[in-house]
Amino acid sequence: MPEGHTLHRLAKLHQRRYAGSTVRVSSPQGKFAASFVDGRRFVRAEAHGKHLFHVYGPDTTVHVHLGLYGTFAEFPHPVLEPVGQVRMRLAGPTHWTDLRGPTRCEVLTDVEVAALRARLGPDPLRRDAKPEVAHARVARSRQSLAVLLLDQSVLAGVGNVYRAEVLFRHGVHPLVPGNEVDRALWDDLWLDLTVLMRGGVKTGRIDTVRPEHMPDVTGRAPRKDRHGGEVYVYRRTGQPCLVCGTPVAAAELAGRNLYWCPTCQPA
DNA sequence: GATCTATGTAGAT
DNA sequence: TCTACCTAGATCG
Repeated sequence: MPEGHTLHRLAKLHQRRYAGSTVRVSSPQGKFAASFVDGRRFVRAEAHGKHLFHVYGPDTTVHVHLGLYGTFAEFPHPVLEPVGQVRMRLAGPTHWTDLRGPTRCEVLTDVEVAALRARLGPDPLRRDAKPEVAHARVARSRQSLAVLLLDQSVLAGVGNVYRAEVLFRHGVHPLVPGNEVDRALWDDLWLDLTVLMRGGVKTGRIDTVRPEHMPDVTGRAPRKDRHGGEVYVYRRTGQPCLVCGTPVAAAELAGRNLYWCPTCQPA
């Protein structure tokens, strides 16, 4: 479920729950070296793209990447017996949280954290992000914009849902080559991503449909997709476009599903 | 209950 | 380009 907004939302939550407190950290499953941080003071939590960092002190940062499956679940005290495979359990003064199924959960030194972050492009959800850095990469690439938007070294945090939706909202065909994307279009896409993703951090869902295009949801079951919100094209293959009625198209590109409206996003 | 699918990435080929 | 990772909700029967 995680695109960048999920990780920023988790970082805010963990900051509120655990920052400044001494925490108990364990790995009921045994696959994480929890003893490096157990009993230490949780200094702060932050996110960059889809990466989450729990900072405990110099050269002691827990790096988490959820991958496709990873999830955090949080509960108020009392702490219960672990059920199933729990990679990391973190318990603070009022709440505890279990991490399951992440791609990464590891303790890194400051040099390792810096190296990891050096591989990431600017993140629309971070104040320090410079969109022109991402545009410089895009503008000199012949790869499609669809591929570039998912490349975390170009920009960090966009996933398959935001990719499909931001291209739709700007009427851009997914296969436009990067070197045909001028600065004005890039800035429009970037600004829209900051708005959409900040909304995602607030609500925990991905909502991209403008009010005037919102379908009549009365009498209809709530969306079952895990992103939870209303979207224009993501996973709406064959359903009518909310703007023009054309069936939404889908194709596989570089191993990921791509969705677009052939009419609203002409080649 | 079994099967399918996925908002992701690294590493092998 | 392919596969492994290995969770959980939706869908099928």
